[in-house]
Amino acid sequence: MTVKVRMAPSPTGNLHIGTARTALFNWLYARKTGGQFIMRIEDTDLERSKPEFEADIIDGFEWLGIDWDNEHLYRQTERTDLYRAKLRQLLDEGKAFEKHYSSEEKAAMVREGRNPRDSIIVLKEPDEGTIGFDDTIRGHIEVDARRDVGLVSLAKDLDTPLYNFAVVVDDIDMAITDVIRGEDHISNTPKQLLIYRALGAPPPRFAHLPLILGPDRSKLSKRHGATSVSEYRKDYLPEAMVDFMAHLGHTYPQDIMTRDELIAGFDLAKVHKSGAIFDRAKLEWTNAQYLKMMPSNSFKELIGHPELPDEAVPLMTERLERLSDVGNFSYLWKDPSYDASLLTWKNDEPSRTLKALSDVALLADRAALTQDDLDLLAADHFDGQKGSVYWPLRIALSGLKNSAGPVEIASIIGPERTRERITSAITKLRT
RNA sequence: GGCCCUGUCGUCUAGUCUGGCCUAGGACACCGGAUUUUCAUUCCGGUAACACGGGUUCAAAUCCCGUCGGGGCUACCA
Repeated sequence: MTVKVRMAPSPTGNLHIGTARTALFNWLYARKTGGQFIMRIEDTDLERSKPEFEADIIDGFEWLGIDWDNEHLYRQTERTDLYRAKLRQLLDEGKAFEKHYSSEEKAAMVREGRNPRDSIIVLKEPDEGTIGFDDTIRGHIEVDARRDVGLVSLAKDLDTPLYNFAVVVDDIDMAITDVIRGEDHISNTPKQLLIYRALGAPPPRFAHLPLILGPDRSKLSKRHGATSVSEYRKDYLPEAMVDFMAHLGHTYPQDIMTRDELIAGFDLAKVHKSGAIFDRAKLEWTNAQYLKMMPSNSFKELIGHPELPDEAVPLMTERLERLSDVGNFSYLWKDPSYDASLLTWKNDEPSRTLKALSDVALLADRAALTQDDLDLLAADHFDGQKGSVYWPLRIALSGLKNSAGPVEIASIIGPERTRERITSAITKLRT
């Protein structure tokens, strides 16, 4: 039987890192096995579901390069006929019934700030016994059907199905073979198994992924900082994001791997059982690796400076971890502003700085600046102190204490702007 | 509280099923060094872990039992 998996996000928030990682594992599994990957929006919670969240989720998956095989996105709100029919069937067969609330129970709902209602459709409880399943990742899991599972709520009424029920009906209808989801769903599984049983359908295989954790080892959430994929887009490359997430809870032979390698090496047997902390430092390192590998044109396009020469690219990428820091290299396309006092190296006299800059200006008038010429200048007139020559030039060209080499910068911005910036530095020094 | 999942360096992990090759390997981070006009890159080197206690065995990170720790779930959310 060919594999068919699904991702079922609910549009009650932006695309969460944890959701993205679950989707990635499903996707990797489908691509590896030559199966299908289905995307289904679980919007049964009418009050919290929002179109803008759905848009953010779809957008995020596209950015990550996680594509699905169903042409039309499934939405549970568009499938209520199916749920109603199945609900009727269960009711008719006596496998489910309408539970009416007492006035005390309704009063309790009001106290808890919920909307009170008269009744709810629930599954008939099993008489006794255990209910279990073989988790692909964790092995056999079994609980007491009566004591531990509790009442299984199916729907608020015929037209408003609840999560556990809608999921099962859909997974049966779509012939899902493997349900790969977060560990937080383990306790839902017995409930869903009971629903499969009531509906007379064989359950799929289940695989529960370890959770992505915050630094304190609790489930990654807002209080740990940015949790939505959209917040990472300004800083990280999608390839880096995918590579990093694929390594959280899965063993791969290397840190940096292409998407095809990630697919080829994916194996549910290599998925771990315990949670993994989302380590920002490792993500940044991963991103830096991808930045260095990026083709020059793509990089220039990405940062919005296609006019830059190719040699400017490695100068930036070997110093960049977060994309949003690209502004640190604005001196490559914009004259810097800085304080004149910065121009003088260590304990040099300002007059020495002035002489250095003047001598370099003479050099720059004749030809493009080279390391050899500057070294020679330092050797002949500055006691071999390269800093006396290079430092003022660096500041003049970049305005920064830490920058790429002055000669490299000069080559990138060209002789004209180099001369202008040196002249401007000399002027600053004199006033 | 109850039920369930889980436990190797600070972090991601190899090794655990099939005990010996493990004086526990790699990567990130961190620290030190080399290169050097600054930063960075690169290259070398270093600190650092089998949660604990029993058992089984010639031999245990690996098998068994217990303890402790961490997490998830406990909705008329998903």
